[in-house]
Amino acid sequence: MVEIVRNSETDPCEDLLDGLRRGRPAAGQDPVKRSQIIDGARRVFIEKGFEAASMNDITREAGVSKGTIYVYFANKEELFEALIEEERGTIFKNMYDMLDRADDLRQTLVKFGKVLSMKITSARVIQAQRTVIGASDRIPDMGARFYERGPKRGHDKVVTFLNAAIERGLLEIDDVDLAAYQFTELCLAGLFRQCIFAYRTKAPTQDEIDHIVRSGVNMFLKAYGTERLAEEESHEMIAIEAKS
Amino acid sequence: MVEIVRNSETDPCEDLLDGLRRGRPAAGQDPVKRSQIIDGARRVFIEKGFEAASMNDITREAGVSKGTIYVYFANKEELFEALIEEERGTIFKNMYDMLDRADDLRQTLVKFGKVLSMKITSARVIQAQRTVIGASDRIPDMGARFYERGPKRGHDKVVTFLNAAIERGLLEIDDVDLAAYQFTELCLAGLFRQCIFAYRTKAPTQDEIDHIVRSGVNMFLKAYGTERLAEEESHEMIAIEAKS
Amino acid sequence: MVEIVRNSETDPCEDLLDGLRRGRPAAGQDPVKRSQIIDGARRVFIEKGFEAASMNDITREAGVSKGTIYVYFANKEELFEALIEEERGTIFKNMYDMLDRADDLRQTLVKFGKVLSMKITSARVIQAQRTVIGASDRIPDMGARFYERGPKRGHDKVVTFLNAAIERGLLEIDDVDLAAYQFTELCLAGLFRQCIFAYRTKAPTQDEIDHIVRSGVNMFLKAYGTERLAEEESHEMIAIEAKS
Amino acid sequence: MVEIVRNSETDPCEDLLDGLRRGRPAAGQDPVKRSQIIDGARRVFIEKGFEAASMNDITREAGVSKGTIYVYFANKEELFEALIEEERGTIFKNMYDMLDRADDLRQTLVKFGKVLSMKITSARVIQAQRTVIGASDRIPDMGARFYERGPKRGHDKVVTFLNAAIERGLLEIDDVDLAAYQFTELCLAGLFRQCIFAYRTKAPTQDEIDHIVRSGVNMFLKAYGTERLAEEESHEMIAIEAKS
DNA sequence: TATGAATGAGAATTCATTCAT
DNA sequence: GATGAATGAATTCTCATTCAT
Repeated sequence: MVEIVRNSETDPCEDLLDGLRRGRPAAGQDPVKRSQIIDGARRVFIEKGFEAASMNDITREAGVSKGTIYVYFANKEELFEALIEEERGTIFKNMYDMLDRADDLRQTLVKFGKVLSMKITSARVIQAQRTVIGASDRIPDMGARFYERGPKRGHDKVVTFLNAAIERGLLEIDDVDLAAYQFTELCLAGLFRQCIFAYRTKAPTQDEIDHIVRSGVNMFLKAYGTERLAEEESHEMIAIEAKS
Repeated sequence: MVEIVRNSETDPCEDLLDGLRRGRPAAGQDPVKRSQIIDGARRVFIEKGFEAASMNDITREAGVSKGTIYVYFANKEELFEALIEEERGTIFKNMYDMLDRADDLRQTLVKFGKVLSMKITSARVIQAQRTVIGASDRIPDMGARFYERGPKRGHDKVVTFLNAAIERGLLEIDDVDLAAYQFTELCLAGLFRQCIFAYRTKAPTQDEIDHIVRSGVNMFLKAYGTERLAEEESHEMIAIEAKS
Repeated sequence: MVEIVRNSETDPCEDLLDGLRRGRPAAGQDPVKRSQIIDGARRVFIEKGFEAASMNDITREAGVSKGTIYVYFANKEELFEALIEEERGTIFKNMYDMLDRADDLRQTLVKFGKVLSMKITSARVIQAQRTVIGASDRIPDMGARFYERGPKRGHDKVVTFLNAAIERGLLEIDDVDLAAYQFTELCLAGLFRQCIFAYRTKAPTQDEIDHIVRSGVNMFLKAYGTERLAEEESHEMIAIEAKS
Repeated sequence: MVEIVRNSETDPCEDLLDGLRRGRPAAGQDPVKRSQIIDGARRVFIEKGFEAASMNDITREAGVSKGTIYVYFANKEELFEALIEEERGTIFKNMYDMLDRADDLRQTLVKFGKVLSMKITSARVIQAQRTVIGASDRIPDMGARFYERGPKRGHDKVVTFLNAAIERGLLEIDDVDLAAYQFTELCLAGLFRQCIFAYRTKAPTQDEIDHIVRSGVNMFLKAYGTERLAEEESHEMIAIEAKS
């Protein structure tokens, strides 16, 4: 609005103004500020849920002004969606790495099952899932998008993994897709619904998870394991025994 | 309280007394009106979730005045809780009847599994569960109460059923509690989370459920079934073949 | 609506109906019920003030139905006015009797002053006055009417009394009207405002009132008493001394 | 706090810094807006009383939005209390200044009595007192607080003043506290209750007050004045006569 | 005539969003 | 570009009054 022509050499305000101007990203483009907002939003949304979280709370928590938030996110819903997107990324990041190594089948399943079960039932992730579920009435497709890009992708990786094991002759599975679901469910047996309904107020212990996953993997392999698997496992047993 | 036996044909006081007795139900006591309110509330809460549902919406949907709602329910939360309580009753009513009949084990498991899976994943029940989960931030213990009086009780019945089968020598189970969870999860394999996150927008088909439950029961029996079970099943097979 | 033809000789409902019908006053005419309503209203209005008192409270307290109240009183305000009218009657009833007896002047003033002071500062009367004052924004003229028919009438009686004393040569007063006010104020010195603003939460004690009234009467007689009064008083002193 | 002396003619940073320094006052900190709200509130509360005044009315009258009011005052009660506090300050400000000058006693009492009587019975102050009294049912201690910080403090100043006069040998008073109340009441004789009950709809005239106060002071001095006072007053009379 | 369930306008308060600074 | 004070629509809940029974 006001065009100020100044001689930058002599202007005593130079430094100050420069600092403000230099390298300032375009509106809504500064990734640091964006993170700052999302971090504040996370704390508030996760604690209070979508509706009960107020933009003022987020403002305070994020340490930015309300106006700024509205530069980065069109409204509360968009902010929430962005947060969930990020959260999803964090949750499922690395969760399936284990499946890439072609290790001993049983052990891989157990290890992966534990990671999966622990992540999905961790306080933070449960809270996030609850918030997504609660908000999906308001923001249609939000839950679907979350599932598709999170659990669904994971599921696909499990399918791939199982197919590889089938290829190796270790498993014999009629409906691989279903088997993948079965495996996941067995690893979470009793836990997911208890956590999501807040019947359990604390995440399951390591021991609980160990017990559940081990039992689930047994069941799974009893159902789908081949002769070959049995042999391999006995070899390994021997190997392990030999080691000890 | 007072049982009055009257010959309604001849009693000229009939109308007067009748008026006093039947009359209008006491404030907040008319079950018809109560139902009317709850029905309206159900439609609104289920559609919008707890927070987004406004008492005005419910007023409109229920066709009663705002004041009347507040005669029947102290506030929005109590109305919601009453609705959820009712819903829970409806959902889990009769769901476990199948387990009371000591029928052929595999068939019972299959039948029960189908009912369970169908109920839990029906559009209405999923919506209700979503609403409960979403409201738990606001109304602590609401989710826990729902789980405890619903799924938890059902789980206990499954445990009892499995114990009976163990008694009969049909199953051999190390951790019955876990096994009960496993069974339930297998019947819902892949379905529950897909539904609750609205990834699936429609309830699974009968065929899908059949396939999943059958596969789950197979897995379960492969893991926990005894020799004796196998024998019994083959007898039954023969019986069934004889029939056809 | 329904015309019921009955043979009153043989009708077993006769007594019951008769009891209901016999001597029933016209709508809104039964003085007993009216009292019952006003009594309930008094308790509620005095305790909560005009606005905070709800018709439901009054209904409960009075033990009559809401409809009935509206038969006797057109609305909340009218009920309140009727109550105040009655209350006023009770408060000022007999308060000025003392002034009718032509007794010893000083003693009469002291006795009357005590009664006046005690009544006006009693918890109930203060509460009533507060309620009237608070409601006068809502109901114009209500306070004026209360004052006119209560304190004002009392004031007139004091004026009459003082005039009689002047006649008897006991007082010499320039402005009798003002003197009457002065007397009243002196008897309440410091009390009225303290009570009405709830700075004092309890009514003054008998001793306090004695002290204040005695001091006020002294002041009053020093200002307006004649030689003749002094003589009469000394006579009386002698009489009293003789008695003892 | 920090006094910055700058030559605004030449400083190119002027606009920027100015904007930062003056800027907009912090939320709920702008005294102008606060006054605006209180002024609107005063009009509404005084006219309608606490309960009958709606926040919407105040919003309209003050010309600010509802939200803004709630930034400055937590709720209706706090707004009302702030208003009363301010009003109290205004009312009693300077009222007792007269007592600080050690002037001729009778004249000082008359002058002070007039100011007191005029203030307390002015339309605005009566309205304020009525509002406080009416609200005390809702906000306990509000009336007490008003009395304590207003009339009570004034009373204390009168006591101090009387004690000084006693010291000077001009008055002889048994119970100074009571005497102070008596003096105040005499100055308001007949007025306060008439005004507070709205029996009088207009404030008393100057002449009325003159008459009442003069009479009251006479009475007071007849009761408590010493020989010495009489002498001084006659001296003064002479002085005054000499002047004329 | 008496009843009290039902009504619905209106209360206080909150909070996502805007826009002047 | 950033700020945060101001906005006012929308929320939950109350209660004087009505009117079918």
